[in-house]
Formats: sequence, C-alpha cells, structure tokens
Amino acid sequence: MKTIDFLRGRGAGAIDPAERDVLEARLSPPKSIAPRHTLVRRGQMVEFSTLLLDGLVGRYLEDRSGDRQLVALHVAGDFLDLHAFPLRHLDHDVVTLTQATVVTIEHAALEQITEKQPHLTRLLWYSTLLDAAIHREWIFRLGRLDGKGRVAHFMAETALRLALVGRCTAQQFELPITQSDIADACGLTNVHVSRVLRSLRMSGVLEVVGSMVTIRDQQRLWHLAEFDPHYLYLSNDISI
Amino acid sequence: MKTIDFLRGRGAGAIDPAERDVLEARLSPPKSIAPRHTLVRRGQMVEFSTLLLDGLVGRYLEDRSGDRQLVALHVAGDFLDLHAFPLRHLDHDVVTLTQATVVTIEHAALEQITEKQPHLTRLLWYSTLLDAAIHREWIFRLGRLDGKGRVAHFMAETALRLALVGRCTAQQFELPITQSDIADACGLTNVHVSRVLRSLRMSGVLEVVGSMVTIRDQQRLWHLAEFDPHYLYLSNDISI
DNA sequence: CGTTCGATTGAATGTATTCAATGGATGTGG
DNA sequence: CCACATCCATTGAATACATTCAATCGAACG
Repeated sequence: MKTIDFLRGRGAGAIDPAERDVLEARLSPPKSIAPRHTLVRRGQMVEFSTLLLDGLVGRYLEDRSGDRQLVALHVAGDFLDLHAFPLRHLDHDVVTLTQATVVTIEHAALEQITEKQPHLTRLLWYSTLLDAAIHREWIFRLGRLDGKGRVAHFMAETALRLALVGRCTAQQFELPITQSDIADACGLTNVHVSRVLRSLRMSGVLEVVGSMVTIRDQQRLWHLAEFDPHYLYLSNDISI
Repeated sequence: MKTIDFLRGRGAGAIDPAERDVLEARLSPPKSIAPRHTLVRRGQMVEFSTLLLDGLVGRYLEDRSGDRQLVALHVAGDFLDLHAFPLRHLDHDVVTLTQATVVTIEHAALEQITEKQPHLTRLLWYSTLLDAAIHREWIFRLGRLDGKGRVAHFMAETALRLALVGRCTAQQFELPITQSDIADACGLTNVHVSRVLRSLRMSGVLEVVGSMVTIRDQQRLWHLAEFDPHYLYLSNDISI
C-alpha cells in the first residue's frame, strides 16, 4: 500500500518513519465512498476521524434557506475531521464532492497517541492548525476580493495543494466539481461564477474545459488573487 | 491574582485545578499593552504564546493596498497565538485594539506540557480548534450574509463571547472599537457600517452609543444574523 | 426519447462602494 | 483659552458589482 500523503510537502518537523508506522498501524482498511455522500453530520458524536487518500471532500455550513457555504475543501492527505477528536462533535457537515477513498482511525487510538507520542501529537495538532490557517485565508478571500479575485484565489490555492500531493502537474489539474460548488466556496452565485470563468478565460489567465483546469498565466492569476502561499506552510524544498 | 478565564464556559471536559496550577505556574507576570500595538508580526519566529486577560485583540491579514481583513477578534480568556506553538510562526499579524493585559508562556514550557500532561495538551489543542470553528463561522458570515446580517452576526457572537467571561450583562457591553474595525471584520466599508448600524438602530434591534452596545431585541438580531451559538461549544449550563 | 443537470447569456434589480463634503468630539500647541 | 488639526461618524450622489429571474442549450442518463 502506498504511503499516505499526510503532511506531505509541509514545513513541520517531518513525521519520522517510526511515527508514520504508529499512525498507519492504527488506520482502518481503505474504503471507497460515493460522491455527494455525507460522512459526518453537524452535531453528531463521532468516535473516529477520517483521513482522505483520494478524491475531494467539502466541509459545509448551511444557512436558513438550506444554501451551503463551503468552509473547507480537502484533498488527498488531509484529515477531514481530526478536529472532531478534541471537539467530540463538529459544528459543520463533511461531504464528499467526488468519489473518495478514505481510511479511519478510532479516537481511542488517537487518545493513546496523545498519551505516548507527544511529537506525533504535535504533528496532528499542527495539521489542524493548517486547516485554520486556510480558513483565515478564506476569510480574507471573501472579505477583501471581488468575484474574479475570489475565484482566482480559490484556483491558485487548490492548484498548489493538489501539486503537493502529486495531483497537479504542468499547471493542470482535475477538478471534477460544478460551478455551483465553486460558488459555494467563493460566496457567489453559480451564474456569476460562470461569468467570472469566462472573463478569466478571455483574459488568458485560466481555462476550464470539462473538469480539467489549466492555469495559463500563474503570475497574473496570483496577482488577481493577491495570492501568497505563505499560509500553506510549505517546506522550503517545495518549488512552486 | 484572579483565576484566568481560559476556556471559561466551554464544553470541554473541564480543566481541573491541578492542571490550571500547572499552567498558571508557567505564566509570566501580567503586562499592560497600549492600543493599536502589534504583538506578533506575520512570519516572525515566536518563542512564547500570549494569553489575553483583558482588552480586545485582533488578528489581521493585509491585502496589497494595505487594507486589513480582521480574521479573528479575541476577548479575555483567549490565547492569542497558541497556534504559533505548533506552527513556529504565524501567517498573520496580532494587534491590540484596546488597552490590553496579557501574560505569556514560553514555548519550551508548552512543549514540556505536551510531554507530561496529555489531557492538558488536548485542552490546549481544543482551544485552538475553537478558534478554527469561529473562523468557519466568519467564512459563513462573509459568504452568505448581507451587510446587515454580517454586522448583526458580529455583534451576536461578540456579545455572547463577552458574556462568557463576565463582560456582557443585561444585553450590554463595551466595545471600544471604531466602525472601521467593524468594517474590517465584516468585509464592508466604514461608510456602509455606519448605514447598517443606523438601520439596526431604526428597526430597534441594536443600539450603539459611544462604545456601549445595547442589544434591544436579541431574537431579531439572531434571526437577521442566522445566528446559532452551536459553534462556540458552550457548556450545557450556560444560559444565553 | 424525454428528463435532468450543468453551463451560459440577457435584462432588470439591488446592494455596497467610491468619492466628496460636513460636523462633532477630542487633543495639542501657541 | 482659543485656533487648528485629527479622528470618527454621517450623509448624498454616482458608480460598480453581483444577484435574481428567465430562457436557452448541450451532454449525460435512464
């Protein structure tokens, strides 16, 4: 079995092989999940956490009228709900966007790790703080950027995070989600996302054909997005 | 010295007196900080974390033109930059909004705690995850609410968090910050915040006189804000 | 073959911004 | 003590941005 992508490319004091073994030994066998399947519902007590091996998963808050705000998008290597270990239950829903492959780890096992493996514990903690750093950047995206900037920022971030786990090469990546999903992430309507993507395409910044995204001009994309990957805490040896 | 307000009113398995002693024994003497003073700058390596005893502190991301997006507002009892312990440096600035009183704890001391005190470690972890939960709600606020809803949501959250630490009684609280600060938090201009506050005042929902905020109709405030305090992980015995 | 879903476009509307001007409150130096 | 500057809040007018509503179209699916 392929080594999991957990924390791959991140600046944290690397997870050492022994720790990786400790973690992997406690993981369930991989499981495949259908698209648009709810893994964890808001408020539900959870006894285990889920690590994403492949696919895309979203975390959602719902408004009164049932419209969803995407508050996080997860790619391979991300823990989806490690937060639920200290918190005991989540304040939001966790839903697959695409077909996904996951493994789980019991909270009892995580508790053992916190008792016996302080360094590994700090790495797990660290990974939840990366989520928080990304949350903050999403606040910035929504609070300070217009539609074009928001979509550009979303794409810049997603490309980079996918690149870290080998899912974006030569400025191209598969993003098998709808324009409504992008709208949910960017606080826009699907109609406006359509117009924004056209504008990005027309100006030669970025092209979406089917589910394949191609970045044509990264410099302008990053400029539009006011994008600075600092917040992703990449290791120094990652070239962008 | 008054017991610190850390995790007061939260649902976590309570911090027990022995643990509280462990923590308090390692805290520096209290220190007073002037308003608008930068405590931690983005990217700066930090060797200690800061716990807020009194006052208001903001965490900011800056855009290219120097405009700030507030990504978090901290009240008494909050750790301002516990994130910096696993992360080593921050992706944002930490700035006092008002006069503030803080104590610090060395990262070396926190590391010892993670080696010897797994339960206390989980509580510290938990407190950073509360920050993340609040981040998510801010994403919702910016992505799904209009100006009136955003300001209402900001006020509803702030009132409740201040109430937890005894700084909001009878639906009144001191909020000695400017309309521009509120604008920075809500992704609006100060001009529009002024209009929104007028509208909230006119409709009898909320009144701001000087730095004193009075909630006149909590039910309508919460409705406008689509506010549900679930995400604050309050203990069951907290009445709102 | 008809249905559904996602993407696209146009027109009208609404919300928030920008720019500019004003006024009150506070603080400072002459 | 007054004159002046500064900060914050407020208001109006014009503009920009995004939404809503509605219609169309192609592709995928059963």
